[in-house]
Amino acid sequence: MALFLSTFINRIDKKGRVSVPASFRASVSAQAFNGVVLFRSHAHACLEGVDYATMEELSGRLDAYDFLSSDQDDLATSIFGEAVQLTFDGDGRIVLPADLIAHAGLGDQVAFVGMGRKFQIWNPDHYKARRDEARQHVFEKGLTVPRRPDGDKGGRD
Amino acid sequence: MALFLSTFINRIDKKGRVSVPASFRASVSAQAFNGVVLFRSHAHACLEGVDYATMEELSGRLDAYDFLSSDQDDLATSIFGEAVQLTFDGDGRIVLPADLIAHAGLGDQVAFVGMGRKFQIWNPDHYKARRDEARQHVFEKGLTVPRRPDGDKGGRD
DNA sequence: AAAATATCCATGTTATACCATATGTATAGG
DNA sequence: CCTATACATATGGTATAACATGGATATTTT
Repeated sequence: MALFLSTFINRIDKKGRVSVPASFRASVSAQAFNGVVLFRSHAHACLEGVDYATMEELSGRLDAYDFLSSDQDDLATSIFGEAVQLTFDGDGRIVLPADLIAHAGLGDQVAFVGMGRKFQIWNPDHYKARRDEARQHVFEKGLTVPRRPDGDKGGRD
Repeated sequence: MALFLSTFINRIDKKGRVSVPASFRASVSAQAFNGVVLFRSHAHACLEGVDYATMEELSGRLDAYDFLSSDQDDLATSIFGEAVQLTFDGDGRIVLPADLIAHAGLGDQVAFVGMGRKFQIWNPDHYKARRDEARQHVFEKGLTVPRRPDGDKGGRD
C-alpha cells in the first residue's frame, strides 16, 4: 500500500500529540525514515503531509534548476525551509509543532485526509466546507483525471 | 537521511560558536569530513552551507564550462576561493569566522534554514522577510517543481 | 608571552522513548 | 442472532536521554 486514502478523525492532546491513522503509517512503512514530513499549505488553512521519499524526489527534481539560481532559491526556501520531519513514537504518534497547529486552526480534533501521494491535516469543521467546495468545483468545471503523461511507464504497483 | 529540512534558531556566543542543529549534523554524518562547508551567498545577506561531497559535485558541474574560460574562473573563485571548512567540536558546534558573521549581519541568534541539498544561515529577523519574499515569487511567477529530469528513473519506493 | 584555537565538562531545558489504560471492531462461540 | 472475547488501534501519563548552551582548561600559533 503506497497511497493515502480516506479520511480519519483523531484526537490531539495538550502536548500536540496525535495518532497517525494506521493505514497512513502502513503507507510509509517501507521508508528508511520512520515518520512523515509536514508543511503548511499555501492554498488552504491546512497542513500537507508526505513521506520522506517524496521530499528526496522533490530535491532531485530541483536539480533541474541551476545551482544558486534565484528560482531554485525561492522554491527551496518555500518547500524545504518550512517543512518539518516528525518521527512516530512507539505507538505511531507524532507531535505537531505549535506554529503548525496555529496555521491550520486545529482544536482538539484533527482530520487526516488521504490524497493519494500526499495527505492533508484539517480542522474537521473547516474540512467539511472544503470538501463540498472541491466537489462543487469538479462538478462545475467538469474536471477529469488526465490521461497518462508520455514518459510515464504507468506502474500499477 | 541526507536532506536539510526545516528551520532552527540557535544562539551564537561571543566567540562565534554556534550549535549546528542535530538533524543537520545527521545529514552530513555519512561524510568523511566531520563538519560543513560555508561560503557567502551572492544573492542575499546570508551564508550558504553544504557538505563536502556537494562541493565535489559542484566541481564536477563546473566542468561544463571550458577549462580556462573566464566564466569558470569567476565561479570557481567566488565559490571555492571563498569557501571555508568548519569542523564540528565534540558537541556539534562550529566557529563562524568574523567576516562571515559580518556578511550575514548576525547578532546573538542565527537561523539555520534547510534547503534540501544545502542550507542557509540567516539573521532570524532578516530571514522572515526573505521567506515571505520567496513565497511571493513562487506565487507570482507560478514557479513549480519541474517534472522528472530526463535521466531520472524516478523510483518511488 | 599573548592570542587564537581546540577540547573538555557541567547544567537546564526539551523532546521522545517507554509503559499503562481505554475504546472500538472483528471474530468466534453459545 | 446475540453475546463474549480477543485483537488492534487510539489515548493519557511518566521517566529517560538527547540537545543546546555556558563556562573552564589545554594546546597551538604568531
